[in-house]
Amino acid sequence: MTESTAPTLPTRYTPAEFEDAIYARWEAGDCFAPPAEPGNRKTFSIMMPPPNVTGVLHMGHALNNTIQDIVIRHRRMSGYDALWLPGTDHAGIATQAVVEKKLYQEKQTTRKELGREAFLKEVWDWKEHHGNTILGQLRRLGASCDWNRTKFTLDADMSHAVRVSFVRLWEQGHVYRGARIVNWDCKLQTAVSDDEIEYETRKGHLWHLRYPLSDGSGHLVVATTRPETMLGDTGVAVHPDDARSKDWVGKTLRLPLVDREIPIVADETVDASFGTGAVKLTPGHDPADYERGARAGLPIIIVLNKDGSINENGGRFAGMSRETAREAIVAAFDELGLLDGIEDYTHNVTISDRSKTPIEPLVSEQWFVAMEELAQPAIAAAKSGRLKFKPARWEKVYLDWLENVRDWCISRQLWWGHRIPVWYDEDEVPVASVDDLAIGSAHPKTGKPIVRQDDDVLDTWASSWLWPFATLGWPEQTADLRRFYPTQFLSTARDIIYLWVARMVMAGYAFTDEDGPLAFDSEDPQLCFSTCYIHANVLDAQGKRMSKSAGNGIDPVEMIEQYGADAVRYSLMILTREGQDVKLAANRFELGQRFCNKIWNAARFVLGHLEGEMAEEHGTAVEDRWIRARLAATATEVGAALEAYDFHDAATALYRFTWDDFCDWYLEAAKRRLRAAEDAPEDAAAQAEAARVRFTLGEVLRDLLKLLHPFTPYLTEALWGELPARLRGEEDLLITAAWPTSAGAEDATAVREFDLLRDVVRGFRNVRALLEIPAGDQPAGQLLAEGVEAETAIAGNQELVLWLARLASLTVRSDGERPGDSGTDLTRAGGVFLPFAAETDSGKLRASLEKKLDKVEKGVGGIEKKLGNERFLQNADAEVVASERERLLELQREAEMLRANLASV
RNA sequence: GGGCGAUUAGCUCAGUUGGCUAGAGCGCCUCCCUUACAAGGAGGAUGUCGGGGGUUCGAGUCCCUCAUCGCCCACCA
Repeated sequence: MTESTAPTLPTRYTPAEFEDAIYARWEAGDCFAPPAEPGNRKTFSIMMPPPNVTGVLHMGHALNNTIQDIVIRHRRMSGYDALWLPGTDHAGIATQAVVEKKLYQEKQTTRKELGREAFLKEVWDWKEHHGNTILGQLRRLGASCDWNRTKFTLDADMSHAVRVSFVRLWEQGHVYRGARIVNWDCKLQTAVSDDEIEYETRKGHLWHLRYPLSDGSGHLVVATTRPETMLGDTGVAVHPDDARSKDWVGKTLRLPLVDREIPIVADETVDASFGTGAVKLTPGHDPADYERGARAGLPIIIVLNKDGSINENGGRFAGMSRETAREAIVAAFDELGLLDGIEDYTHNVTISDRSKTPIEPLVSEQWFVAMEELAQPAIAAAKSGRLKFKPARWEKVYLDWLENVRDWCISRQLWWGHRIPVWYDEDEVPVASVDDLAIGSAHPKTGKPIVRQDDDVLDTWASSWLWPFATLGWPEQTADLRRFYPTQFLSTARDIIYLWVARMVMAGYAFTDEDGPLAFDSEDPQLCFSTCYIHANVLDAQGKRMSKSAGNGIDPVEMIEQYGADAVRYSLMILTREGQDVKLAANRFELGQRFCNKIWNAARFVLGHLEGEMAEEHGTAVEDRWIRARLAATATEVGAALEAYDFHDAATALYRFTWDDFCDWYLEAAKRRLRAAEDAPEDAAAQAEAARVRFTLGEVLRDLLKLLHPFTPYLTEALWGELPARLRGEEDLLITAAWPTSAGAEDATAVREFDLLRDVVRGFRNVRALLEIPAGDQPAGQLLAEGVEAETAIAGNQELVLWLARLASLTVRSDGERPGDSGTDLTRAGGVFLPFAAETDSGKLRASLEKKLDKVEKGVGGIEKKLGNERFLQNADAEVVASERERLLELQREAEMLRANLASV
């Protein structure tokens, strides 16, 4: 029989040729869904963090979804009813902005011109046509989520859940409406929450303004970075301990330009050493002043319109933009001689996350959720260990936010989103309702006719926080909810720990942990998810965040096209260790590509040999026993790492086994007996041995494909399809095959023995390279074996060592005689020798030996010093001392041998 | 102002509870297109583990401190 490889497989790993077809097979086989009928099996569920419906896949998504896919594939193979539920988020502001922009560009119209209903139709239209780009991209990545259960946060059932949750909070008194100072986005013309703003350090000015005392006895100077807000000033504050406060507090000032009488008050929060020590108070437009004004009982005057321009309270400045007004007001103060000075000042400007324009704090009527009480169970969940973070340090971040949580402004002045389920009667008395209240119907409490529904919509996160259970049918008591909730694993980005993670846990306890229709096991009060995995940030090669505007992003889809989805997935996993940020350049995916190619070709080799006769028993040679032991150890290691969510460790173990053990040593070793059988077709013993080798090759490959599958699903599934049916058994598709259980294959003896052989082979290769023995030459190698184990190991496997070292002959001796005129190296099994040829230059060999000797002597010195130290002998563990003594003897022996070797070269 | 992370080979990173001569991939040097794979094989070189101090018989690992880089929170007008 001639060697041949499976004819269908190309020499190179060419993912584009099979990935789409493999994915289609999985979908056709309905492989992603858990069994329809719940059995007795354990469940494992993951809710995919829903990407924005406007989103396109970026590296963060690729990383996060690879993680989830690996976990779910591993659990699916391990016998769980595994559910990974996908979906998208309606992303109120982002989506509305996209469509508004499009409307303006294509039809030169605005949402206001269209009206609410027509505009929403446009958004839904856009969503249907462009909204699911990212889900398609996740398929390319290989995501094995249950697409039949795909959810959208504005689906009818999700909307119902949102209403029920709102009404419940309303009834419990956790939701309230009130005039509070909020972060106002003048561009988008909506309030945004504290978690949707950021600060940007900008160079600006600190203007010093003089406010004359009403009694004409002079003036007081205040400093401000926003002079235009003076139009809304209703007081000035100084610190009560400030020496000047005695003279000032109680007096009034004449506010210039608007000619208003405002009091001077004392407030503890004023920093007497900053600026002039006096701070103007604008309770309508500054969060700190809002608090101070409330303490002093000052009125609130709002001077800005929703678009940021000055309103009618601004007198002659009314109608100006905030920028224009600022200049005009400074000029006016200057004209009046009331401008005390201008200094350059670098300060933080509050910016809206969404529009990237400066936030104007302003007082307005909004809906809020009172958070403190709701936060308590979420705090307890983490503190009690029911909710674990990985890496654990993120728990602190989570707790810090919850323990200092502020009320959540949940109303948004948008149209795209869940409209607030509150109706008003003619006296503006509100009522929340799960079902629509018809205009004209009676208000349930007052009996007066309902006149309108609240115009605002809810913050997007007010639907996202229900995600783990609303996606399963909550508030209905569905079979899915009972079966798959709470979930086990959540993987997400660190920047939404507050926005999303903490709120989900709060919602979990607020809505699903009660004496409702759901019967939870009281001994298992863990809700939402038991592990929150915070994945790494993917940075560019310079360590900067990837961003659209900077143009430094790497497109995962392009990478998938170039390197293959498996290569992208595997690279991401081995590159990131436990949430440690990763600096990524496109060529880093070569690592995964090489690995995939290696798997591909190793499989081609094995498959090519499986065509011969296969025994039903394993080979019994040391390498057969060794590789099976290594496979068992690897399976254990990979399984444990995956259960601990240590993806990098699992990927590394797979790399080591696949490349170093299986390819570099086992396959090379196996060739010896396969070739022997080819060379002697009539030799029954050789044929039988080859048949056993094939069996081992096949079984090891089969299990290796299983272990690799979560990481490189396409490639392994494609190769699985090439395996002979007898190896696959009933398992037609790898995705639903059983995770290998390889207990019992451990074999410490084989591992020890093969390690000795491997060391001897390396010794020969080393000497050979140092002596620069030409490739064709096959000198007679000799080994001076040391120790019984080495002698038997080598004696029984001379042929194998020869094969691997590509030598002509090898003799094992133990009589202590050194062969003369030989190049030598020291191995753990003893000394290896290769005879000098006539023109041998032993210079390199000598240098190498000297270096080794130097290193060993250093080691000897170190240990001698240690063992000479009485305190070491007293304090160190007996085991450590014993092993040091052993080590010393070993090193001394090595040194001796090396010296002898040196003397003879 | 508070918190967190990072600093180990030329580059990117591992290094579990303190304990063999600190590892990997890429790059580099030598040899090899050996019939699975040149996206490969064999061999090799490369480290004052950011600085300083401390604890310890013993520190890359624990403590203190400093430096540099990055992130998060708070936000004084």
